Amino acid sequence: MKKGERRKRDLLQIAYGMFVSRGYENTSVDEIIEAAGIAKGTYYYYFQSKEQMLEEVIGMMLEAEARKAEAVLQADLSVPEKIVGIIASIQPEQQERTIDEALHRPENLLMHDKIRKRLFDLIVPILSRAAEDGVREGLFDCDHIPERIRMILILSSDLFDGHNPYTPAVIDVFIDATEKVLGAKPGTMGFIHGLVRPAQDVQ
Amino acid sequence: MKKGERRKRDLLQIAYGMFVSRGYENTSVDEIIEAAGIAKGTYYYYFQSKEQMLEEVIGMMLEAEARKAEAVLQADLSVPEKIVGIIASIQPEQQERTIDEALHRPENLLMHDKIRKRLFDLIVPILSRAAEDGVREGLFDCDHIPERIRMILILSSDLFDGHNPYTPAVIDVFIDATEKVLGAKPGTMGFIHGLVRPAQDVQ
DNA sequence: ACTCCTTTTCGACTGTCGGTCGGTTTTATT
DNA sequence: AATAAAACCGACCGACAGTCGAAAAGGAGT
Repeated sequence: MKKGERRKRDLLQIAYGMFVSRGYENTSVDEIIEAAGIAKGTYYYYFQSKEQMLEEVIGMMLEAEARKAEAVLQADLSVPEKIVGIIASIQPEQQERTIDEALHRPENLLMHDKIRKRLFDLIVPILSRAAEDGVREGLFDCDHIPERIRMILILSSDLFDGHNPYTPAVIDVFIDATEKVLGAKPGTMGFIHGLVRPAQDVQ
Repeated sequence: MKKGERRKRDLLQIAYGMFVSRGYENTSVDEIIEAAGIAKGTYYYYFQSKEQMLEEVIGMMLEAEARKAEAVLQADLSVPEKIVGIIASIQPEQQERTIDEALHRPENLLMHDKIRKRLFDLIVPILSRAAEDGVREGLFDCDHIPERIRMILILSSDLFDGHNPYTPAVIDVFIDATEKVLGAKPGTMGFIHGLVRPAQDVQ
């Protein structure tokens, strides 16, 4: 009863590492089972397919993301800070740069897309709660909050996805759009400037 | 000199049809060469790889898109109508529903993504020209036009991508966001309501 | 210890796919 | 007719996801 659970968890852990470092498409089942020291049949005893395994790996990752987001929500921060903090928490982080790079390599589109979709469904309600607080406090003035939050998420994930380096103009416009979409006073989101990594380390 | 050109064009045409109807990943090189009545070696005489062929197929598609967009730009329409017209022209069209459905099937992520990226780079400058006219006419009031146009494109392609049916609230918010991002007076883009297919044919 | 059943493990095998290669035929050139 | 270049051929290859029948391993009951 216990043996199986543990093996499955180990396999997911191993696969997670390999997917993230070498990419999903570039990691073969053969490589996974070799790293795990098991036979092909054993792998397919635990997973119906490679893609189904990916779903479970993603599920693991999202749990961690949700925990981080909830933590930010409970923290002692202003509403705009909470919102930006949560968005930042799901963006590529400095220490996880390799993960993010792997995620945006073309051969990882499937994984990236799956994560994105599920992450949005997870994060939109959380962020919406924060935004509703903002409306109550008079900081924001808008209806259809989840839809607006979703748009901001779409923009941030697309603009800051790591392979098209964002210019100061992009950041300015993003801040402006965020404020206007939420019906905030100009400057409310200006503090983003200080968070964003300074320009792009041109070279 | 002519023979090769023609064959290559035929192959691209055949592949285009198959990629669009059955998906890129689901179309094997063997199927393409069988449909074309040629041998494997001949195929690889014309294309370095299956993916490189996809690039060329996409190039073909984009030429058509660019022509459509330019036509709208020259048409006798108001600036907002031009902008919306161009955006609509690159969205799934009623008669091409199958194409769009194919494009959004998960197995076509690669194709979809490549098209999207290249389409944006193609369309942003065209739309920006229209938007600049709008600023000159006093309809819009904003800086960083290409960046703003790009955001609107990102939103429209994500919100109206065919598999998450858009609700009236989404449309309202999109119109609102578009007006605000471009610095237009409320109502300027309201006519979009009349263009969007009525709600979602629920069933 | 022995049977019986379930859970877990094994690895050879299959079918598909993208891509290669050496060689042949066609076409244009002189 | 000779020759070079362009176009074409299909058997073959390695990589890959996934299958399957059978063999261990692990109890539970006797």
